[in-house]
Amino acid sequence: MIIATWNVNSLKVRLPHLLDWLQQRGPDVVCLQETKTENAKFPLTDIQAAGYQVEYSGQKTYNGVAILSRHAISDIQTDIPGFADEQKRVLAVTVAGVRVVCAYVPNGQAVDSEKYQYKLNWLSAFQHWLATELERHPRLAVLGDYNIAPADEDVHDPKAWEGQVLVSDRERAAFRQLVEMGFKDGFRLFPQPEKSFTWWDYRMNAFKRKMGMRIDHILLSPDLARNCRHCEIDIEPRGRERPSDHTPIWAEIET
DNA sequence: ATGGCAGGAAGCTCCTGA
Repeated sequence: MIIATWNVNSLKVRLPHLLDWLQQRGPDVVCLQETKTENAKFPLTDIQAAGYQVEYSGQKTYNGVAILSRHAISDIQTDIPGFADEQKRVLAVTVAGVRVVCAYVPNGQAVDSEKYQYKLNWLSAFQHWLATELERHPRLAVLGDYNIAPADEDVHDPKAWEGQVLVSDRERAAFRQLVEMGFKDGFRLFPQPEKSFTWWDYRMNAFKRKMGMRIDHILLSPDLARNCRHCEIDIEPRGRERPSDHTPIWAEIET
C-alpha cells in the first residue's frame, strides 16, 4: 500500500499535476493540503474518473484538506474533536484497516506573532487527539504539511533559519512529542540523500539552488513503521511549469 | 536591506503562505 501527502497550494491550479502524478505513481492513498477550494467547488468528477474515491473538507481561499483513495473509505472525521477552529486543517478516514490522518499544521508566520501561538495551541490539541487515536487505531498514519523542520539536516541553511518559524525550539519540541508518543518519522526509517527537502520558496530560484526545507512528513504508528518498506520524496512535480511550492512524499507499507 | 514569488478574492491592491 502506497500512502502519500502533498500540499498542492490550490487544487484548482494543480489539478493537472495531481492527475498526472496519480497516473504515474498509482498511490493507494493521497492526502492533500491547501486545496483552497470550498466543498461545493471540489473537482469530484475528475478525481473519480482517475479511479479514486475522495473525502474533502475545504473552505474558500485558505487551508482545505482532502484524502483520495483507491479503496473504500469509512469512519470519516473532520477537524480536531473539542478544538474550536474555523480553519479546515484536519481530515481522518479509515482505508483498508489503516487509520489515515491528513493534517495541515498552521504556518505560524513569525515566532512573536499571534499565529505562532495559534500554531502551538493547535499542535497541543492535535497531539492530545492523536494520543487517543493511537490507542484506538494501532495501524495509524499521520500525513501532511507539519510546517516544522524537525532537525537541522532538514534545513538548507540552519544558521540563517536558527530560531525562526518552522525550526524554533517550541515547534520542534511539539514534533518530538509526537515521536515520543511512539510515532516514527517514516522518511528517517531509511538512509536518505543529503539535502532532502519537500518545500522550496518560490522566490530567489530556491528550488534550483536546493534551498529547501523538509516540512511535510509521514508519521507512522509502531505497527505501521514495522511494516514500512520504503519512503521517498518525489521532487519531479516541483520542477514542472507552475508548480506547487511543495512536492509529494510517499511511503510503502506492507499490508 | 524584510526585498523576492504565487494564489485567491476583489477589482487596478492586499492578505497569506513558509
